[in-house]
Amino acid sequence: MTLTQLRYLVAISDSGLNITQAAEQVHATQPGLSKQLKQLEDELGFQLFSRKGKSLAAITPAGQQVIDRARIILAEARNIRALAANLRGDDKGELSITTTHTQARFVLPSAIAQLKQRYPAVNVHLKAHGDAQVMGLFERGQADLAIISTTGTPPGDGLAVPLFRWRRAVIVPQGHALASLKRALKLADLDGQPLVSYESSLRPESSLRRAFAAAGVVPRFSCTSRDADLIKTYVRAGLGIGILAEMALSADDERDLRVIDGGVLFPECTTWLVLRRDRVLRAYTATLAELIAPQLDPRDLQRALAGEEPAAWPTPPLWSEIEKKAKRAARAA
Amino acid sequence: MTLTQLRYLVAISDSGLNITQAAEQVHATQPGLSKQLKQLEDELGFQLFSRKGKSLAAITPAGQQVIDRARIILAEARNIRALAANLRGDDKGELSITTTHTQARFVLPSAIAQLKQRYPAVNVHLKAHGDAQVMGLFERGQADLAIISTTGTPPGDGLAVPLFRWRRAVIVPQGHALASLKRALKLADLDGQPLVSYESSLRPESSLRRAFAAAGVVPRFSCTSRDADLIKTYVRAGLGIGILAEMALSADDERDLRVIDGGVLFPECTTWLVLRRDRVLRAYTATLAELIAPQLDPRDLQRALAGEEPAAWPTPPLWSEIEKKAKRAARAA
DNA sequence: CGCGTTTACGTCGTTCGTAACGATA
DNA sequence: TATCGTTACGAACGACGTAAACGCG
Repeated sequence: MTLTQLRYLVAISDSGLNITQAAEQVHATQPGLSKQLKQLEDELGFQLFSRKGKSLAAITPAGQQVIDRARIILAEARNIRALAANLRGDDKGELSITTTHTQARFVLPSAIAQLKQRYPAVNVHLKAHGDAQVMGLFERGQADLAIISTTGTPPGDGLAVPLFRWRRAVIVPQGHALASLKRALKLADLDGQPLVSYESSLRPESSLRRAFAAAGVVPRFSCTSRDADLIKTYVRAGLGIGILAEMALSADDERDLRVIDGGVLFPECTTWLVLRRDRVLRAYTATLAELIAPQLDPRDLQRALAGEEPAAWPTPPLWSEIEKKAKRAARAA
Repeated sequence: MTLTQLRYLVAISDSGLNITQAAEQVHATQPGLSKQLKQLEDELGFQLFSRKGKSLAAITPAGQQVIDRARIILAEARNIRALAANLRGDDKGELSITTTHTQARFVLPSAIAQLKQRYPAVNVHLKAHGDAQVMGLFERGQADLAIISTTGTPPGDGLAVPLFRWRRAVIVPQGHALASLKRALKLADLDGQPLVSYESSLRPESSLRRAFAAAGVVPRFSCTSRDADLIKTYVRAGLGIGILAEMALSADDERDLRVIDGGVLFPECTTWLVLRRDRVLRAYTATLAELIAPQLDPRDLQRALAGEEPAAWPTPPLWSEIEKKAKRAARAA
């Protein structure tokens, strides 16, 4: 058994049992993988894959067990290399982030821009998905970090660091009836109205739906999207009343949209940075965390990764505060 | 980075930084290890060990991190091999058990004898230690399983399976004043008396001490040992009143010792079989568990190892019940 | 001078890629 | 016939052991 054999093995598994394709992934030749797989099976004394003729048909149950453990081994080998790269002050590497569209579009750009300035040789891979899929991807190990929002407890079993708190905003076109409302908006005002919001709002356990349910209001979603820009577009087109994250709104939007603070209508959300506990952080990953959440003490992050997670993280600032500071800083420069 | 390099690395670490000694452990030559270590350090780009002249002086902090991860890798590689050996129906292997003297001397012999009959090629390594050290050894990965008793919750963070419940016995020589006591023994009767018991009873958090404290009795331990045979010997020699596990007593002992059931005086104990969650069990290890605890459903054990631990294990039988059954079986044969 | 490590060197085994072959749909 | 896997072969590399040199207490 060698690390190479295990690497080939999971590559084959990840390529849907296509050895030729797996060979390209690992930058080797197909006969090479074929032979190594055979050797591994010979050494272990059983079939990792069931064959149909010469082709691989399926992963055997025992094979799956081996693959699972091989993944752990390869992950730790990567960890060792990451450790070494950090120590060496190596500035190049990859960073894959899985997050929602709103974060990717409105929160991350400035942080990633700063990161790229400091680490030009780092390639950042952004994977924007729906709320529901983000943690799935993350937990399957396909991303180094996840950035995701919840209303209450941190998500999953990774190391979750609170970045900032934010509120929802209700948006209507300037001519809309609600735009000229003199009193404070109530949930009842939205009863029966066509709403435009995130796809995740359709799930019954979403905090939006629960807020409506608590108020006895039945929401009618006329249009949903994972993309905040689309939500704004459809609101502009008069398809309904938009409900989205405050981060998605800029001063520009206020020219033709009426923005109503939803902080009293809907529960406050917290955005979390989630790290895998079993993965060594490259130096630039820690830097990114600090860029997104300047209030974090870098030492707290280090300690948390070493297993000494604080009983309670400091309450993160509101997004509006962060934005204000950023604007002041921009003006000063 | 190769598995061999990592194996050599931890061997060097485990041999107290003596490469020559490590080479013997891994059945290789010293220059071989030296060279592989050098190559690994070259590849990673930093020193795993600090040197003093040519000798290795200490593990660097980064080196320690690498070694820790290397251990995980090697453990998973062993797991894969164990998986294969099970599937292959391989009957040879090693099984190291860490436990206390009482278990090793009075509980395990028959189970291990049966195991050796079924698996003659398995080498069992028993490591009998004090209560306090058993879990330490186990958690450092120096044993496949631990067998240990507690009064309440299962120990450590391994997979703890309850084997049986047992009571303490109070023993005195036949001529002793307590031997002819007509009424039930009370804790107060032991006040000020010289006691002979387990070393672990000296610790303030021991269940024995807590039972005494709850009754307002101050125990006086005239003699302690980890060895139940020694406790009996010293009781016979008149050094005091013995308090030990019922498993340690046989019919023979009742010839010259008066045995008083301590079940009402002291809380009931549970003996646990503790398995490492991160280690694949060889088939014979599961067999041993079944031999010690016949009430266990083998499928429950399998499921628990697969991560589906039952919310509550069945209440294990009393040791006295197990012993009765064993005697009946012996008579039948 | 013994102990332990490193360096040097020759041998052997292994891996890898190219090329040809075989099976399957 | 196109696709995918296996077998065959030769070249290159790497690992390992022996032997000798070096440093240190």
